[in-house]
Amino acid sequence: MGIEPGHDEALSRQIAERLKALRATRGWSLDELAVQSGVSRATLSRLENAEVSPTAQVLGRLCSAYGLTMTRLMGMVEDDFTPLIRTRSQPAWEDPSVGFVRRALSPPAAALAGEVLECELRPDARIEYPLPPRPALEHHLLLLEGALSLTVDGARHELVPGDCLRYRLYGASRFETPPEAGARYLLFIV
Amino acid sequence: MGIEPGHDEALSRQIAERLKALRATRGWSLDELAVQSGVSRATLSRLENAEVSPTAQVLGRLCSAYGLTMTRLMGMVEDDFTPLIRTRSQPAWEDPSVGFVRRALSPPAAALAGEVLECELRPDARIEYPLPPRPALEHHLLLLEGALSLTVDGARHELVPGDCLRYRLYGASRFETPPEAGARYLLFIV
DNA sequence: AGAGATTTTCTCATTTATGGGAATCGAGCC
DNA sequence: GGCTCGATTCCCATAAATGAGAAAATCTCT
Repeated sequence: MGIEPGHDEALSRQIAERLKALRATRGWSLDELAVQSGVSRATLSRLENAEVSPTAQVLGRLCSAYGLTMTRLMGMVEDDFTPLIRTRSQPAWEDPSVGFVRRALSPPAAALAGEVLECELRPDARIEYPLPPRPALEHHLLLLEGALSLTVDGARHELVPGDCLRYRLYGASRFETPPEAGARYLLFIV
Repeated sequence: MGIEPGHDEALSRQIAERLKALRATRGWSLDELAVQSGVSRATLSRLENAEVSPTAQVLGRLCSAYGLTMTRLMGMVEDDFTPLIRTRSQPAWEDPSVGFVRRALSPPAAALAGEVLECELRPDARIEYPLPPRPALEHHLLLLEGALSLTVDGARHELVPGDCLRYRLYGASRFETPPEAGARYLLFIV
């Protein structure tokens, strides 16, 4: 079980349609997109016709060309957005190894530019991100509780509750909490 | 532009780590996951070691096995990112006549698309906006405390703390609080 | 209609991912 | 040490995705 035949094709078809729509919106030709993304015309044609299943690699490149995060692309593929997200239905996930919990208060949706996350970090935690999913991603981070130290492009910032940090992400970043306090914060992403 | 070397590998590595963590969390062996997902042990091994880039098809099957949407998986992979500066010299604004206070947690800036407001509304208040400042303005409203009733384009929504309402403003909107409770909420505007 | 240019699809060779099975590694146990 | 059992990785054949260029389809003028 767990294997559901027919889903594969459905997924491919949905991805295909979405990619086609994305390109149509920008008015790009396959050739232009090929140059922008580094993926060949032929492949693009086959992807948009659901003749093959794209690798994560080429999906990543396409997202980069379209200025999308993979999350958002998948959101476009999978969901039609519901305006009201109730507390209990907000998807959460946890990474116990680093003491990290995040909930999507306002999950990505095709029609929306922004999304909202609530994150919790335990004391003495450290998370590192080598690169943003797409350059110039805009963040507004509001620290609700605890203490948080952020390093972005080499600049380090110590936050206390109530502080709101805005920035555009181009390079590496690091999240750290001191030994004596964790952190709970809201993240608005555009 | 658009093509950024190093992103491919970074993506693969992040997917690999996430898949590894997911399997570890459930305590499954490669064999078990292979049965659940319909993807071979060998492939699973290579994916978790970032030796190859998975097709959307196998990612779909893995998500199915883990009970995740692709969106969720990508959210896990891309996580959030890092921050940069700014703090809390948050200009406040008050309108006593309707019992309304708003503070700009993240004030508008030329380089940024979004802004963050914290608003407080006293009980039994009613505010009406005939038209948005600009059409298709995107709002993500997170109710922190109290109760709030919102009418957007004729659709009315009753919010309780923790709820998040997203919408694009084209027409009129109305904010109302019940007689017995005010409201405190965050507003993310794009 | 027709000629020319653009966009898309198709063909074929190459690269890459995938599956099955054998080999390797690791932890317990006698 | 040697043995067994489980899990993971390696090897090789197959299937699938990708790229470069040719063919086909589509569009735009006159």
